[in-house]
Amino acid sequence: MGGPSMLDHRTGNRRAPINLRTVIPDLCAKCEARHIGLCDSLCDEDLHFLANVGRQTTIAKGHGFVTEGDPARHFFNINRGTAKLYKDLPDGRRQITGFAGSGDFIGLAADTRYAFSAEAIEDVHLCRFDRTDLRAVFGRFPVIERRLLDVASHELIIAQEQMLLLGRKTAIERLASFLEVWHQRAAASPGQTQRLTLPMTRGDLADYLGLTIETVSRALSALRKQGVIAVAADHGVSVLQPARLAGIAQTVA
Amino acid sequence: MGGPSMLDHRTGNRRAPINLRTVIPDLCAKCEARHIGLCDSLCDEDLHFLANVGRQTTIAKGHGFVTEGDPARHFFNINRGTAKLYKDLPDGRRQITGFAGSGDFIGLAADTRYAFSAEAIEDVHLCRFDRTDLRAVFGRFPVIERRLLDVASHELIIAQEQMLLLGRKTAIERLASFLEVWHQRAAASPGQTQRLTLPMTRGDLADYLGLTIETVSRALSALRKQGVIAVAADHGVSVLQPARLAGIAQTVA
DNA sequence: CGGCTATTTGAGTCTAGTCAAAGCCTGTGG
DNA sequence: CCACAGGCTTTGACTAGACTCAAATAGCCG
Repeated sequence: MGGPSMLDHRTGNRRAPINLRTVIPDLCAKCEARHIGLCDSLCDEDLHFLANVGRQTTIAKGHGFVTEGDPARHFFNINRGTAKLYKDLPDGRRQITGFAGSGDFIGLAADTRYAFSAEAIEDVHLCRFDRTDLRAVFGRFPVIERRLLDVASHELIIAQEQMLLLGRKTAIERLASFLEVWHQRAAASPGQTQRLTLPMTRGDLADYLGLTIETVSRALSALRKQGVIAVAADHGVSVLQPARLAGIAQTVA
Repeated sequence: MGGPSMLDHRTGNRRAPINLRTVIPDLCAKCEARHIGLCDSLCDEDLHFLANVGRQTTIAKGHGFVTEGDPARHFFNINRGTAKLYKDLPDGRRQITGFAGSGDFIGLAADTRYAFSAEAIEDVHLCRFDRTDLRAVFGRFPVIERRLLDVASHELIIAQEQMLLLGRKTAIERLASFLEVWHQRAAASPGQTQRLTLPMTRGDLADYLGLTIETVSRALSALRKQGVIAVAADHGVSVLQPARLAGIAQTVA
């Protein structure tokens, strides 16, 4: 409280230019998500401008930060932690449309209002961007718009794969498909070889796969009894037979 | 046949510059899709350049024009007719991810290879664009890229709505949801008030809604017996009670 | 009219859902 | 350190909604 103030003494403006060029870019340069997701497509110079319109925030586990139907004012870029994106029916049925983790961009599925809700399932660190501001940045940095189009295209591919899963796969095929994707994602990142940490509950998994908690549990047990996976006490899952998992998942490509 | 030739007499080249500026823009200007979809975002001047990279084609009913897994070389813009977009499992199960009609843009759900297949369910007139060429156009006409991002965003919203349908709705809710969307789309376009023409078969409908042909037929009969819709001999469907249809569909917004 | 396909309807089966209970893990407080 | 409360997960028994198999019906095109 007694330390150096970030307020500009002359104007009293918390967002004076001097801060933009020194403090904020440094925040971005040292950000844990500097080289993943949206920011990876920018050079350090361009990052200044993105920082200008973004603001780092933390969302505690269990707290929502987007509500379906609300005016869509922001985009979000996750730096750390995991969030679930979902849609609800009036009677309480829920469909989780995706899980967003480090580097993922959130908010494209919106017109004037959000088409989905979002809630942190772990503590989440994210950057919040004003939609209007970000659109204004497009003109100056078309690379960002290009990147968003790529992100949207990729999300469309994922969404169509999920439609195939929800419309045509059996319970065990759905779970195997999910584990395979999660397994590949983990394999891409450095660290442990094949032990997966699933941050979501069985209930989240059920809402994602279009099943009930009980069916998810039974499918997990079935895969375990077949020796395809091992389930630890802390919910960690190890893939013992990736090839068989892929076979059960009915993966095409 | 005896009229003025489109060939340039001096060069014999069918694609001489003189033709680009006169004949092709005329094709576009008179196109049935001039004021819908992608082309609506362009002024007549800009249309010249789009025409330069596009090529009109006709796909006969029942013929495929995109195959999942093939190298993604083109985008498509439908001028007339309807196509189904789908993904298949090795054992023949199929999920239709969407129906594309006049003005709809196809091809965003692709990285280096198409993530879906497409087949005409009516005779389809479309414009085919080379992906590389179109990307080159972005630099010159950012409005096109902006438009594509909007299209992608809208498709994401639709896709998430479809996930909710496939994962959490009952058979009759799925059919009612489909009819409601189709009804609203028809209401937006001029012409008959509430009589819907469904160009797809019951099989296509089943593959779109994640059901079987029999279940789709039974759900239609149920809605008919409740007096919500009327089904004509030629597959035409009239919505008699839109409010009840929406209620059954569990529409949120 | 006759063959073909698409659709509707019926009867029985099965996968996943519902309801219920037991087990397990975590965190808290004595 | 242990007991207990609470939530999450697993497992079991039964039900229900959608699927499968089968047959009848209705359009459609030559």
